[in-house]
Amino acid sequence: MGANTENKKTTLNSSSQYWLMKSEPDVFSIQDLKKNKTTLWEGVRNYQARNFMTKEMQVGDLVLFYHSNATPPGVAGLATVSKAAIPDPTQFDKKSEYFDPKATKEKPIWFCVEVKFVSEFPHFVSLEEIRKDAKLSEMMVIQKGSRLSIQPVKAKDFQHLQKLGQQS
DNA sequence: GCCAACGTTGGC
DNA sequence: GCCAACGTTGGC
Repeated sequence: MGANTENKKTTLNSSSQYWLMKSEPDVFSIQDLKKNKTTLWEGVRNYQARNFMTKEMQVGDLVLFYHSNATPPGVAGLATVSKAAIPDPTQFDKKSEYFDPKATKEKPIWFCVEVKFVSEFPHFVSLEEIRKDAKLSEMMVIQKGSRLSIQPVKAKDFQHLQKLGQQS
């Protein structure tokens, strides 16, 4: 046998990934995204979520748009990552609730991707429905105490959930 | 409105 | 570096 030079990281980096992103519909809903076409995903102030945006998200990745703090909570539609991470402008804005006095333009702390509307599900997939579906039992969003606002989603889970959402 | 789970802060 | 106190998230 010749040299074994296979590097699994390379394949991982080049393949597109799937995400779940939470938004409170009272603040910004899938209908708002539909109207605006795109939005900067501002206000993420959690390092793990930030690192997903800066290190792993790629333009073209598909996103489950999740309504949190809603009645009921659940996945309302699909979006896609349309621009790679840039410094989150709200960290520099003293009037913003997301202002961070430790951040400077030279050394920004927080980043945001741009997200583009893809579709609103004809069938809203509620958290309860996700919980009851054995096929989706590994999804992070139903794990106890999982509060992360940006979560990776497995391809098989994404595809199954998309199928549920597209039923009319 | 309650509260469990989690993340961050800051004293030591 | 530990960990108690505090703040936030988000389902219910």
